[in-house]
Amino acid sequence: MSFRIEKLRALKESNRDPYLITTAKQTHHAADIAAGFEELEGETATVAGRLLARRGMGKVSFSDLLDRSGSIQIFSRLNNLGEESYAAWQNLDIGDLVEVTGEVFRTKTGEVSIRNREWRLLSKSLRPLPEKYHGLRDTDTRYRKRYLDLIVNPEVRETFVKRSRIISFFREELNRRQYLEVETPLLNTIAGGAAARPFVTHHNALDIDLYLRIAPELYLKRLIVGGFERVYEIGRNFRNEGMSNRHNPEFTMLELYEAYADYHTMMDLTEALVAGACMEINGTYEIDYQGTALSLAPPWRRMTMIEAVRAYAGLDFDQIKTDEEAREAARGRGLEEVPASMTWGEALSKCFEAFAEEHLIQPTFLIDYPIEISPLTKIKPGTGGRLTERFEVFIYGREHGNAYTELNDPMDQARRFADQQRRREAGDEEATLPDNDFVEALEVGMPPTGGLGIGIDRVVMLLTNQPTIRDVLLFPTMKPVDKD
RNA sequence: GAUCCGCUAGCUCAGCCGGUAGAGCACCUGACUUUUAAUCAGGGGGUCUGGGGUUCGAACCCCCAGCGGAUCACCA
Repeated sequence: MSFRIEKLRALKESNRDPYLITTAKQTHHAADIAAGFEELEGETATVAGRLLARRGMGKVSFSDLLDRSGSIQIFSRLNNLGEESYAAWQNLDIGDLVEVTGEVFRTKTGEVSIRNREWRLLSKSLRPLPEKYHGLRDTDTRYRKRYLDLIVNPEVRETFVKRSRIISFFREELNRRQYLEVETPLLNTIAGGAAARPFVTHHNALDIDLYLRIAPELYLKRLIVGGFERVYEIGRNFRNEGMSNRHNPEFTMLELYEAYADYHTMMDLTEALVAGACMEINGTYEIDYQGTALSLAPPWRRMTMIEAVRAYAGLDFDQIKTDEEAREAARGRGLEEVPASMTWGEALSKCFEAFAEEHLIQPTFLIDYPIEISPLTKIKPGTGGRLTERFEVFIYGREHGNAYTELNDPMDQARRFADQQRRREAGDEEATLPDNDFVEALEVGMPPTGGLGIGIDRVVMLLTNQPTIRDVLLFPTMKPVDKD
């Protein structure tokens, strides 16, 4: 590093301070030149980017220049540049940012290259980059210094380009379907719409605590009451819970609501969005995720929670009638921690999580959830009020989305909130908080509505074959390092 | 929050039974006018994550702490 600072000092003293340069020219990008070589051969092109490698041979040298599209070889020759310019070129460091102009040609060995006729140093790199061959492996450094990871590991760049394309695809598809993109508050006075512990912050002027939202649900449904009919929001949710390879404290959700629709509509839409995004970036519905072959070709399997528990836990909740029978069955099957207060629906849900969830490898809509864990969902007719019209999408044993036929009965909603409040008082910190203004909105009248939430980070993991959520977040949450 | 594993040069990694620090890339010097992990010759570079302990002697053994990773729990 000291050599580089010395070089910078020399540049400044000779009036060639690279940091004074404000713009540069890019007539082409590396990938375009490679792709359009037939038409571009012999043409003059100007590229700009970072010097990544140099293979010097005395009076001739080869360098790789990286721009946003990829890298291209620069061929520099003493005869073409002259003594002074060539010597200065040889004096550059790996990592420096340069602009190069010259003809497009192919070298002896067939590498598409630019013959360096004229160049400028655009910015100096004072720190050495990680090794070119092995790249940067250390996960700690990769996440904390993502810029290095992006420079040195091309597959990381690709993943984040794909992430952007997936989100664009969702937007385009929803806009095409006449959905309106909206923004709702991140700072909430009541953290509602999901079962999770919130982050707390404080507003000084109002002198009140505010919560970072755990879900936009209750605001988006107010907009359905307001008459927008189709709304969506892509944004961050914050949940003050554990971290894992599938969990980051802030994560990105696509949440959408469609009036005059139900959860069947939402299943079709889920398939269209996720399978569509897969086709968009992978060109196929057949993917490999961490060694497992998955087919995202619609239609996906649809199975009720009761069916799943019957199939994978061997317990038939259609035949189990009372809470007591359900607890006995769950205990008999080996479920740990079955409190005496556990209800039929809780037992069903716990049995699903414990015995069935991990088996849902191929895309599956798991439908009809117990009412106790679905306080914002409409009851499914003919189930004695025990089940609701809710589904979650499972792929590779992981939840990727959650949808309901939305509860629009204000009286029922008030009762559900009251029930959640009792659970909270009984010690369930994650029970949904009551929101009386939301109930008032329902009293104004909400049309029958279908709603859907898709965990974008997990979809990106799936479609880009990344094993951990940190690999699809540019800056995952990290503990600070004490530098002293 | 629990358990296990890891942390050695800028990067990727060796380091045997506890005996005084290594390689490749990168960097510096030199050679080389078509290389692509260029090649060849020479050179510089370390608070072995931090603190404590055991020992004649610690990168290595023990304890505490930090950060990361995996699994589990909570959850999406």
